[in-house]
Amino acid sequence: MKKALNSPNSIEELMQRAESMAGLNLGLLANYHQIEMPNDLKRHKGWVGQLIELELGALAGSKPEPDFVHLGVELKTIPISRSGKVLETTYVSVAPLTDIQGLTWENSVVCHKLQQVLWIPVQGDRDIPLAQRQIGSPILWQPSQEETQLLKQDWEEIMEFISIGQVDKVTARHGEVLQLRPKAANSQVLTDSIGRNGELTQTNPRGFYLKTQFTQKILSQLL
DNA sequence: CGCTGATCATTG
DNA sequence: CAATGATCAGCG
Repeated sequence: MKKALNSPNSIEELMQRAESMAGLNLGLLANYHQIEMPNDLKRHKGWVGQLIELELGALAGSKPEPDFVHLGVELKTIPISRSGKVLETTYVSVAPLTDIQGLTWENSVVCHKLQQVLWIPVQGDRDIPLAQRQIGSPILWQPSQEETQLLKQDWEEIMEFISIGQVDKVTARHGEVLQLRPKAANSQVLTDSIGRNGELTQTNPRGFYLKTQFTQKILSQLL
């Protein structure tokens, strides 16, 4: 699955496409794009996101940059329960574990990716068959000053640990709105990191995630 | 392997 | 029953 339609040329066009998806279910969309639909997401965790990308014309790629570079918009599908609760944390980006001297919040990938996010809520209750899960109304979000401050604070605190070789001391409990968690095929995967004495060592790759309560507030405020 | 898209599944 | 740590698939 990839090969996007033509990419939208403006935020207005992007939003128009996103709004026209609201109310549709995943079965219809998959059928329209002639995409095979798995029975569940156990072995297809990114399937919903990929389908939405296809529909909206996001440029599929594994680059650390926004989905719609030309528009400065990052696309995120977010699983929501029947009662409107956010069901999962939101992955933002991989955390840099080496060569981070001089790296500031303003220059970070996290900051850049979160400048403008298009949230697409999708029903995520596991008892709803994938085909019947409905897509919700899109929400275009830009962090407020307060939100930015919270994110920056967490990011700086976490990055401080990483820079002094204490990444292994950081758990998902650190941070109010942004957390650091493993991000790899499995816990055996290793990547370079800074050691206790500044030397190069190896550790399981980590990623930055938005905590559910933070995302919940974003969606609630604007719904 | 690193990064994208994320959700799973066990634990507290 | 929410949250943490672990995991799955595809691509360059």
